[in-house]
Amino acid sequence: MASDRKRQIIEAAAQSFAAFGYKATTMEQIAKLANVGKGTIYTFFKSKEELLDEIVSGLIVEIKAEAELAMDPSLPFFENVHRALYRILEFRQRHQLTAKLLQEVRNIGTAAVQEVLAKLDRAMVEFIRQKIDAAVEKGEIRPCNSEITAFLMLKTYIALIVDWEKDHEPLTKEQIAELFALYFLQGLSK
Amino acid sequence: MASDRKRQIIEAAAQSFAAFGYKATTMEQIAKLANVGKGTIYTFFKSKEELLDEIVSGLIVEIKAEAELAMDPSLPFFENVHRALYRILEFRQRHQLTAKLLQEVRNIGTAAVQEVLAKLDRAMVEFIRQKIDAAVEKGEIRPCNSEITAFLMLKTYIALIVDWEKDHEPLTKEQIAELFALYFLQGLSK
DNA sequence: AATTGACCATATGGACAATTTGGTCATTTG
DNA sequence: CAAATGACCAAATTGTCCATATGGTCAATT
Repeated sequence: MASDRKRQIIEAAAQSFAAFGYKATTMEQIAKLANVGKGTIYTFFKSKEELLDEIVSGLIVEIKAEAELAMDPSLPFFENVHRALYRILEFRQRHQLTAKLLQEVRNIGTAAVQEVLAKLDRAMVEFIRQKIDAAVEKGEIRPCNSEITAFLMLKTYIALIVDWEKDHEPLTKEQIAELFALYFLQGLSK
Repeated sequence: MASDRKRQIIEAAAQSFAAFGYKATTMEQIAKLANVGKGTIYTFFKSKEELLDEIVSGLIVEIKAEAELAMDPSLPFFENVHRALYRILEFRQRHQLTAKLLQEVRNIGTAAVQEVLAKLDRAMVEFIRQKIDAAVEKGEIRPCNSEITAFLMLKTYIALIVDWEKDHEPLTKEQIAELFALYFLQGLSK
């Protein structure tokens, strides 16, 4: 089946990207791992970049699903956004593929990887933005520029989880939730 | 006079670092520009790194002074912090030396420059932290972890001024002040 | 005592060859 | 005949010298 071969290729590529990074993975490696000829890859993907892009698109869906799962409709908006953001950042750092891609950008700054991670971040901002819009609609929070707010929320979580650890002891999940509430909640809630 | 020679060297080095970057500047260049022998530099500075470090230390003093100047004791705390942070970020981006060093870190990631810019950021956080502590003392704002708060404020300004422009139209100074007030002020004020 | 530039070990960069790699396509295969 | 393939190619990357440049030292000089 054709779509089965495509899945094999995506699986093999994702596995190799996660283990060796994007640049260090060759199309021949992927072909071998997927048990297909190298040419076959190019019947499904225009280029190596497009293959990476499709993998990351799948990752975005996966992360959104994880974030959605972390939320609970019966809880207040801010608790849910906290859970979603924390889960997203957790995924970003712990998942082999994203962790490797982040490392690759830091260490060698591969352009294609930079692009794809920027896309991932934009998707996360958009995800949060929709939650904010819904909450505004429901009157749970004060109206605001939802895109800037979502953008700042993600930046804040990256700062608290990734950047803060460079010079200090890591903050616990609870501390982060408190800080998030202190700044954003009390700044937004009616 | 000895301190005069030292000043000459610092001046020459700062000028050359700003024009060509840290890595692309040679000690011989600096010596020529300062009208001293290369050996003389090493009677004042242990190494090229230490020379850079001392220049940046001076820069920190200069930026703090600028930030202080931007503030006005008769204005409310948050307006002053906004002015200080905005001025700091403005300096960081417009001043030749800092701009060149930031570019160098982005493009080639020179380790010594990375260190020195991290030190600059830490100094700015510390500067803001003291302002926050003073405001807490005076009862102008609610007590909080001043270091984390200062850290997040700086990160927020960098996000709004530097990162936001990568994908969007720049925000005006007034818009940034409003956003800052929306999140931080209303989250902190009694 | 302060200053200096010749000097040294090492790092850097350029030139060139060898190898690797992303991508193509004529051929094969089921 | 449509899908799959791997030999093949141009371009990029890597490896290897070697010449040069550079950070730092120190004996000679001022």
